[in-house]
Amino acid sequence: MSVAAPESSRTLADRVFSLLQDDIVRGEIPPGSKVSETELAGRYGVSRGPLREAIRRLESRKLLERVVHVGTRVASLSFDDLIEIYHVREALEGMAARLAAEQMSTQEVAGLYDVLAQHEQQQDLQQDTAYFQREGDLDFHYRIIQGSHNGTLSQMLIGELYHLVRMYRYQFSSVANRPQKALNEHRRIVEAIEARDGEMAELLMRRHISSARKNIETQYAAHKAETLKSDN
Amino acid sequence: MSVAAPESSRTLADRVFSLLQDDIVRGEIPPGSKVSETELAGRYGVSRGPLREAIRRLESRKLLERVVHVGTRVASLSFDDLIEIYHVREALEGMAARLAAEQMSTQEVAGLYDVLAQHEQQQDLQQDTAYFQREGDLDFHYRIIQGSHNGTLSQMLIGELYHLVRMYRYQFSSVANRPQKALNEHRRIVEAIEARDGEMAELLMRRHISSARKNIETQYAAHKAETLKSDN
DNA sequence: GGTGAGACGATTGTCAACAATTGCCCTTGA
DNA sequence: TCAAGGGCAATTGTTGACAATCGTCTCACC
Repeated sequence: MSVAAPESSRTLADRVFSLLQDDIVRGEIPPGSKVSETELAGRYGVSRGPLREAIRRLESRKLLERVVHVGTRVASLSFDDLIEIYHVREALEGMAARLAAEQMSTQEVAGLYDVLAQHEQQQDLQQDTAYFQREGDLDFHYRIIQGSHNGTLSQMLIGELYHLVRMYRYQFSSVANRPQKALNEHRRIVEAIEARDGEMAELLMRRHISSARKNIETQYAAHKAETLKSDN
Repeated sequence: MSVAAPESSRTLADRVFSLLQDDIVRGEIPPGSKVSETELAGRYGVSRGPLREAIRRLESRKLLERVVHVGTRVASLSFDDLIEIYHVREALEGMAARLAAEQMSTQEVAGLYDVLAQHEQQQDLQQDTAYFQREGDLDFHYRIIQGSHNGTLSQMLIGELYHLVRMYRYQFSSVANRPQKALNEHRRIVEAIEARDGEMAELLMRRHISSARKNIETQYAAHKAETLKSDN
């Protein structure tokens, strides 16, 4: 899924930006924890200059929160934040699915079917379920977004929201407990796109993301109840 | 519309960020022009450190484009870019209007009517039409977006897209040539919000933005035809 | 014993010098 | 005359040192 640029032809600040973003998203640096510029500079073997530039960029991606003269800390997504993000995704990815149905090339549609086939195999094999389901799901959405051929839309979803979603997934190590259902929904979305039925694709995509959101809400409610019980 | 933080309690890089963003949006620094770090540093009276941080942040807002070891230049919005943005706005602000109808407080709705009244007066007086219509229109949309009470949504629209829209408006000095129609559309949107009719508010907002987009497309086509004629 | 003021340490913000890469211009050769 | 190659200037990338601000700890005073 990652389309990494050649390691050499980038600047130090760019590389630190990628590394740091990855460490944050993967929970290597825990959410809410304070990060010291000097410490990070040492960690990545650069001086504070490039590191600060990386921080500023991650700050505008909402992965870091900064307080002047106090310090920077890793963003800690609240449950409400995540629900907000899913609502926005519903609107934006619904639009993306509609555009994809109208704009995708035949090759791109074929690519969607390839992804689908891959996921079906994994489903059968049941191996590394958690990880591949997570990244595989993102890959599916990623392709449809790209298929919208709307750069602004792609930028917002892929460049901004997805890192936050991935971070949350690692943070709560939330395994999608409805893989078979999700796969079926994916299949129907692809069929609508292939039929060039934009309205249907949008509707199905909105429902798909809405279901995912409700699943999270249910899991959260259950988790919260569990925590309360063990506290008493 | 701007909610400026106190000038003192911010860092140099923050101030340069605001100043530079304003200069870019207002066309003070022409789109497409190359900007030199040294020159800008002199212009704002800071060293290159804070300036570079400001540049990185404006870069992730798509207001600046950077090529490694070559330089940074002001983003130059193409017509297609703008249309893309309007399509995204249609989806996002439609959602914002729906949420606003569901979530806005009575005071906030009253505030909307105040804005409406102001615009009606300006309409009568016909003074400073161009400027106030531009910023006034943004103010109207701004309030509805805030009324959605969805921070992620507000961030995307106000924090990112609106600067690009404003930049385009200055760049093409495009005066909305349908002020009376737009005002009527605004009024009906507010009425739907007051009636707590989310679906209607979303529909009207989508139409409103869609109309604005079509207006731009028409203007552009006319302008293009004119240019072609004078070229021959 | 508790509260407030002041000093200390640590961290961030800023700066100016140094290194590296790019694009341009001039020279050289066919 | 034109094209190719190398050197030079200008600009960006990087670094380490210096300045400013904040939080905390301690000590004195109530």
